[in-house]
Amino acid sequence: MPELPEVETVARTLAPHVTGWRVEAVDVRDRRCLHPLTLPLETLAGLTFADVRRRGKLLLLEVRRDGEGGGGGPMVLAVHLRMTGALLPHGVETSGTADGHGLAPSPGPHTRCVLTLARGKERQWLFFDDIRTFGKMLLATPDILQRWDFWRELGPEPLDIGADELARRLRGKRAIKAVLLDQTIIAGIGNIYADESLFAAGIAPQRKADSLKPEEVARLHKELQAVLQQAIEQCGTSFRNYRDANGNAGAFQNQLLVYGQGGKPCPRCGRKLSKATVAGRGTVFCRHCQA
DNA sequence: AGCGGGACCTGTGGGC
DNA sequence: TGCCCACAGGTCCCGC
Repeated sequence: MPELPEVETVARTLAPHVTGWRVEAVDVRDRRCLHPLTLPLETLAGLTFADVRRRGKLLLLEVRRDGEGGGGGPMVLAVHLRMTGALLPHGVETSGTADGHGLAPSPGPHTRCVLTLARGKERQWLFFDDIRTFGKMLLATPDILQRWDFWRELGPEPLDIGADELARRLRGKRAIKAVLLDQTIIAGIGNIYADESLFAAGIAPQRKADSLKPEEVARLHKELQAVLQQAIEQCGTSFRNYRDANGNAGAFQNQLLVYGQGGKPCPRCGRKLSKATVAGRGTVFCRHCQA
């Protein structure tokens, strides 16, 4: 379930694998992985990856034309991993086989798209694997991005905003957890880091956002940034099948205080952690420590 | 306006 | 042991 720290980790680990590599072939094996607004992925052929960035939970693979300009502005391959998506580089061939192209690795049952990448005589393959098929790829110009509601309305990065701006944005009658999960309020928070930051801040997830006192919002701001920062340092949370671009699991699951811990003792007071549905999501919290 | 619920998916795990 | 069903959750969409 890649959220901000996991997507950040993927961006950091994927960038050195693909930057400077040209797309030689595109094989969309399951069209369900394509976003409705996408340009044909085949458009990527002949283009070169320039960088990999992250915005919220979105992975942004920036693409440039080889050689001189000649029209066409920049493009980006935006990838939303949703629940189970993964971008995995495979099999760099440096020495080359008889045909000098190397052998493409076999796609798995959940491989939705394969990009063949070339750099000089080297070849590698970038797999988009996704068990649940919720993930989406969108090849877009800046114009297309602006036509995408999700992109246009995406809130600010939680690590970039100050306590005052967060306070301004956390308004409304909704439960604070629903507000944290709303990508138009702030970008990148999912179920794990919503529960963890609310526990760390001592705020009950079902509290109305409007009911938070200024000092509570300040605490939430501090703890949200701390939790995200720690999770990034631990390369994210691998609760089920999340892996970074090197195939490595994260380590933050060992530091989760409440997520997935329903029924176990609260790490602060020892009472049993409660489970409930808030904002339509499984939610774990401590009735005693979170007011 | 905001919430609940369903849809999209498939692997996992708990209960019987 | 084996089967069935609930559950996991990010986002969109519909209805109340």
